[in-house]
Amino acid sequence: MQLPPDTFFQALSDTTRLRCLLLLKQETELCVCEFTHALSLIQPKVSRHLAMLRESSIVSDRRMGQWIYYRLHPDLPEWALAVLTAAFEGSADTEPFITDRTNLKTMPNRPEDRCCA
Amino acid sequence: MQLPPDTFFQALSDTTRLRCLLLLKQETELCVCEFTHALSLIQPKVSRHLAMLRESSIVSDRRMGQWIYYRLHPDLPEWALAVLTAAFEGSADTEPFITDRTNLKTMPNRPEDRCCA
DNA sequence: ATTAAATATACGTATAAACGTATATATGGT
DNA sequence: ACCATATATACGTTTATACGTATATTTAAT
Repeated sequence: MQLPPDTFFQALSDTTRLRCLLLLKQETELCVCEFTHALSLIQPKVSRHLAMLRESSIVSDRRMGQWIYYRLHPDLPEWALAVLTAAFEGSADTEPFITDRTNLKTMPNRPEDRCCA
Repeated sequence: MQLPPDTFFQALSDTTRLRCLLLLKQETELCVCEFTHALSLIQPKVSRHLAMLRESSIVSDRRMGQWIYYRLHPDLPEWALAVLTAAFEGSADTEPFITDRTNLKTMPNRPEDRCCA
């Protein structure tokens, strides 16, 4: 995959998108309602940011029934993954990232929990 | 140093700033006229972008006579350096970064060449 | 067929970035 | 004191981002 560096960094420059990507770094796959709950943001906001990440091929999506699951794009270049790893190191133990992960862990009725994988 | 991740990524999201930072990754210290020459951009544009990097403590500057030298901020956190390393890997062999380095190498009358270190 | 849930998009607006040109400031040399 | 060079900043304008609210689309259940 060819991913222009400044496109990638532009994507990471927004807090909402960065929070989504760092969650994906841990969770491999999440649906919109999980992001919405974890970040405590309204759905259209999350959806729009995920759409931007999708349009620049930073994430991929797949439909599973009514849910649409996002994950880091499988063809993401090595250097981009390295950037995410570094970003994770630099922010995992600060807010709002700590709370995001807590919110996700304690989310009731997560879709994976009630349907097949 | 405390550097908010999205501040840092916002800085990298502009091509001009990314080009400057990747040059600094190799050259340790450069003055404005060297950036201007390497990137083939007008001086106020380069100067403004360097000012932004300075204001977010991503670079530090020092005056040496009429020249002002910029370098990566000495207190830049590990994770930020790791991001720059990854960015370098992802783009060093693509344009405009190749040409930037060539331009710098072939620049006539580089300040370091004609004054003391 | 209707309804509800999950998600996406459209629209208008507000805010922020980036730009070129012009000008100010600082240093060094004459 | 004056001029040239290097750099920084100000100003007005254009363009891009991000936002909330409202609405459309898709799927699943009854």
